[in-house]
Amino acid sequence: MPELPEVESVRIGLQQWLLHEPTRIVSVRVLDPRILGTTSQRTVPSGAAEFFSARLVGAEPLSVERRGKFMWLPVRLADGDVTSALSVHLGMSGQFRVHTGSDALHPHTRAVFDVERASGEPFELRFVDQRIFGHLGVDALVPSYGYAVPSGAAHIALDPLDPAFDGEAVARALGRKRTGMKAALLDQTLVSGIGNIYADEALHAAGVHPLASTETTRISRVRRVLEAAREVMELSLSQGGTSFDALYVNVNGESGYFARSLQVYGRTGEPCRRCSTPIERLTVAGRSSHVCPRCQKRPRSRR
DNA sequence: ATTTTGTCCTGCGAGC
DNA sequence: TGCTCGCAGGACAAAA
Repeated sequence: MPELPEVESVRIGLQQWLLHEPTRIVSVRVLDPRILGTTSQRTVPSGAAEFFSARLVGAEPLSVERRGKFMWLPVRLADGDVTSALSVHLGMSGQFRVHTGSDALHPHTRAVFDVERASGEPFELRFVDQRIFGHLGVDALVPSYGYAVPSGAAHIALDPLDPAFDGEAVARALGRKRTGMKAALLDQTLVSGIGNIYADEALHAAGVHPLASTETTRISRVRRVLEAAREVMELSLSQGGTSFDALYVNVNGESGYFARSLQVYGRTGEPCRRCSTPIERLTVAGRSSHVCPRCQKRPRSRR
């Protein structure tokens, strides 16, 4: 389940492969057009795959950017246009792999980019995604929070690792919501990059219950939750590292995953690492949530 | 208008 | 053994 740290690892991996020297996309094959659809519209119009491929043929990646879990590659299209980007969302199970043409195709491969480079052999960048919650697209770049981002991500808030992230302003915005703390953290329009795992981890680190009301939680605690989110994601980044090998641009599940440092997520029944109380599981915002009942007191006014 | 719920997907493991 | 069922979850449309 890629969240911000995993996506950042993939971003760095793509940088190494695509920007270390000039590269060009010489052909694109969409094996499953559903990867071009949106989360709620997986049936794409016929011709979408051809359109997507045609736009990217001859494109040169200029950089690899990220905001929260959204990633994109500004490109110079074949006609010289530099106002578009290849948009990428890894969804639940998306990953990039680097191959040569003779390598067997993984059955979950959804798209293949044939990449030519200034020196060295060409390679294939394959987007593999078992569950097809991921997304690929070409979008116009538009302004958002002072950055140029693909139109599909313009509504996504800055993430806690962004230099321009304003924790104080975000904490105040959270306080104006009428929901639970965890639901608010998962809302990518307030603060981005936090998914189910890091929401649980940040709340535990800050001693805040997932159902705590955003209205009544003191702003100092809200700030602490945001700070904890930033810390746990930075820790994951430093641990997960960028040890991609020749095959994986980077992983999002198997090796190098950051599970070993988790304090509460997936630890139902196991002792809290801080106080030894068994971790409990509950459902919040339709997602499994993990709390230490002692470190995270349940709010009186639950939501 | 804001908040909550359901849906998209696939594979896996539990239960019968 | 082989089937069904529930679960996992990011993002967003639909419902409340």
